[in-house]
This record gives sequence, structure tokens and C-alpha cells, in this order.
Amino acid sequence: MELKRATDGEKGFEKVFAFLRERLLAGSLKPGDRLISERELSTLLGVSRPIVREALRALTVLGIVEIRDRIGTVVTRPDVSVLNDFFTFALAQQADMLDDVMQARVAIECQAIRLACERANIADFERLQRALAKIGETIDEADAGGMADFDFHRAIVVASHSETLTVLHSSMAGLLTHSHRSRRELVQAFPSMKNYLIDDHRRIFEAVIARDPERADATLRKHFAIGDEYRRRAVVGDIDKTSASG
Amino acid sequence: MELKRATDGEKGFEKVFAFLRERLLAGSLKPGDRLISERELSTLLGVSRPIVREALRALTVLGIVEIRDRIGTVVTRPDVSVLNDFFTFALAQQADMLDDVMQARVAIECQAIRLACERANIADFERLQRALAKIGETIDEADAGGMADFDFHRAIVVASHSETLTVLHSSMAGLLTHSHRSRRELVQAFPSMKNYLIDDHRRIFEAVIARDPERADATLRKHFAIGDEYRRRAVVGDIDKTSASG
DNA sequence: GTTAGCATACTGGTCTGACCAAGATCAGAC
DNA sequence: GTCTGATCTTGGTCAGACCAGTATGCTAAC
Repeated sequence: MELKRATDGEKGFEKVFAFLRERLLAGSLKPGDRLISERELSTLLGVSRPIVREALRALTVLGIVEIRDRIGTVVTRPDVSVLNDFFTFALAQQADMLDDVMQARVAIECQAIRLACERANIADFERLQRALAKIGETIDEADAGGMADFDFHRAIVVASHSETLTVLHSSMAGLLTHSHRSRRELVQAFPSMKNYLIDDHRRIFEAVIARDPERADATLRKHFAIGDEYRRRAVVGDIDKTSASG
Repeated sequence: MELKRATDGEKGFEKVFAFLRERLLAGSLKPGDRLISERELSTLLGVSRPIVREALRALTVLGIVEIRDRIGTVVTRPDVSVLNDFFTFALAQQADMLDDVMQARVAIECQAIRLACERANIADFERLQRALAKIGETIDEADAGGMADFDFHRAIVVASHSETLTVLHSSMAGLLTHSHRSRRELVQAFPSMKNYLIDDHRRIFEAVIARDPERADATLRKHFAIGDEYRRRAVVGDIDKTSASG
């Protein structure tokens, strides 16, 4: 009986995966549940254990289950952070995409700040304020300054209380850390950038505090636009001399 | 020599996965490349073939590579369909995620339409116009209407000429189709929705034609907001009677 | 009766070696 | 030079085995 029956159209990996997907989607397997052991699963479905492991591993990278060593496999609460892995791979392979990714980041942040205006609580405000202060303190340090900048922007997204936006943002932020850093090095070349960085971020902060989505969005967009402009000038070699060598 | 050396901190699966991820992220493995065979990989990394298969399968579900039967494993261009899988699972167990993802969609589209205003070419305009016409033609059909609606919005994103935004947007398509469809069924309950759908989309189209990012963004946001409002009223049971039973 | 301690049955993590089917390749026949 | 077929290689899978910890329950000590 080598022919596959109608009831198990798939074979091997697909069979196990489909079996589990079915229960997962139907709800008979809920987060927190522990799956039967790999051995049981293999005999139950008539496949070998390595195949079962493939399926479980597949579900693991999808963030659906968690394989706990010597404990068992349990269904986890779906976590959007899986997307991080995917985007990291996906976006990494297209280096020319950096500018493109930046656009997506702008998209996420502008939406996030709108939501933040509605949803932010005291803790969010405090986090933003701390990040803002940090930006001022570290304005002359390339590394710490870049991190403070990043923290501020992340605080905005966190304040949106949207997990999806947060995950999307953080996965892109990873790719943009490089550009973030190199941008920060521009501060040396463009002393006027200090004011831009501090004032812009404060204005953004104030707009959120005022819970004014339109103003927050617009201010944030302008912030990004000015950053672009600085980078453009850096490329062109138009170094800022107005208050150079402070 | 059972002890693991310092060079391979991970063991088994992690080792293989990390090995491949490294080359994938570094770019030494590009889409189209064929990996060395599973057997070679296993001897190379000092692990068994089942383990190698686990890693390859993991990359497969992430859409990074494709295992071709009796051919080999090749690096693929990252495919968003993976995210579809994920969202399908995730939504099955966490319906509240839908709203969250919707926010991300709004983010992507609003940014996309801004870019579209700058970058759209004649072909994009034509595509938008066709989609717009289709919306008018299929206004009374739930299925075709929903698809036309979706096509229009996708055309906007495509017109942004941003690969990343397109990827993000289409990755959420799976979810959106559901909500799209159910929203479309509201058309029966809300006859006034027909005008909303047609007029709104036309206004959006016109804003893009006029290459006015601000207006396009604002119009699109209003479009989404009105859609939300209709859904809210549907939930509350506030059925539209002004021009009911047309 | 209670509890400390240990043996055992489980779990995942991994390896070995083997078989199958079919694409890829190249030698040899035409 | 082309066609054909044997062979090599590839993924797909299996069976059985060992390890290392966990969980449990049973036994022995208190």
C-alpha cells in the first residue's frame, strides 16, 4: 500500500505540519497546551521522528510553538517578533533597499505617533522625556547620541501601544542602525545639526504631550525630511560652516 | 573530543542555522545561489543530516530558501507568503491582533500614497484608474467588489515604487482580505456606503493625479476612518436606513 | 505518617547508516 | 554528432540507538 490515501494527501513533513496546523487553527490546540511527545506524534502519524522534528522546528521559527528541552513542546502565544527574523533576512539581501526601508520606517513611526497621541499614558510620557533629556546630554557623543536618538524614536512607537507597529519598527531599526550611526557622525561636520536634533525632538515630544496627532505627524515628517537634507548635503560635500569648530 | 570548541558556541540546529544566517545576511549567499548538499553541509559542520534538514526546513518556512526535491536547496528571493502563514496562525488564536495589523496597513498605505504622488508614472495612473472603474462596476458584488477595492489600494502601494512598502503591504493582504470581505458585506446593510466607497476612492485617485501628498494622505486617512465608523455602527447595530432597500 | 533519596520512565537532542526515487551527468553505442 | 542508458548525486525518509536532564513514584529512613 504505497499509494497515499485520500485522508493523508500530504506525505512526511507536510502531513505532520498539516496535522498540527489543523488543530492550531481549529483551536483544539491553544496557547499553553503541551503537545504529545515527538515519539507519540511520529507513531500516531506514521512518520519518523526526524520528520516530526522538522515540523515542530518549522512551527518554532514561526513562533507558534516552543520546544522545551526535556520538557516537551508547548503552544505559545503568537508573537509578532517572528517577523523580525523574516524581515532581517528579507531586507538584508537587498542592500539597495536601505532608502526604501527608511521610507517604511517613516511610515511606521508617523502612524505610531498618531496612535501615541491617543493612547500614550504617563509612563510613556516619562519615557519620552527621559529619552529627550538623554539626547541633549549626549549630543556630542556619536555612539551614545545615536542610541539616545534611537531610544526616543522607539519610545514613540512603544507609546502607540501597537505590538505590530513596534515589531515592524524594531526589525527595520536593526537594519538602520548603521545609517543611524553614520548620520550621527555628521553632527561633527554640521554643528547646526545639534540644534536641529534637540529642537526637533522637543517639538515632537510637545506635540505628543498636546495629544495633537496632525501636528505630531507633521513635525515628525519634517524631522525626517531635515535629516534627509543633511545627509544630502553631506554627500554633496556642502559642509556646514556657520558655527563650525564650536 | 566531545567538548564543543570555542568557535562553535551553538550546537546542532543552532550551529547550522547560524552558519547559514551568517552567509545570508553577509550576502555571500544571494538569491538564486544553490547551497551545498545536505550531506556536505552535515560533514562540514559536524552535525547529522537530520539536523541540517531542520535548519533548512526552518529557512524554508521563513521563505529564505527553497528545497527542491532531488535538485538541491536554493536561496530564494524572500517571499511574503510566509507572513501569510504566520498571520493565519496568529489570528486564529488572537483575533485582537487584527486591529493592530490594520494600523500597520494604514501606516504603510499612507506613506505609500505620499511616495506615489511623487513617483507614480502613467502606467500607475492607468492602473489606478482601471481599479477605480472596477470598484464602480462591482459595487453590488461582495466578492468582486472586495477584490476591486483591494486592487485599488494595492495599486497605490505599487505606485509608490517602494519594494519594502509593497512587501509589507502584501504581507498583510491575507488578513485584509478577510476584513475586506466582511466589510464589503456591509454594503448591503449600508446603502449609503456605496457612495462612500466610490466617491472616496475617486477623491483619493484625484489627489494622486494632482500629485498632492498632503491631500492624498489626508483623504486616505479619512477614507479609513469612515470605514472604521461604518464597522463600528455595524457592530452597534445602527443599520443605515436613509436609502435602504434601494 | 511523613519525608528524604534514589531508581526509573519519560522528554527532547542528536547521531549513524541505510534505502528509495528521480534529476544530472557522462560514457559508450549508433 | 546525437541518442541512450548506467551511474552519481540529491532530497525524502526511516529505524534504531545513545545521551542528558526532568518528573515521578517508590522505597527506605526518620
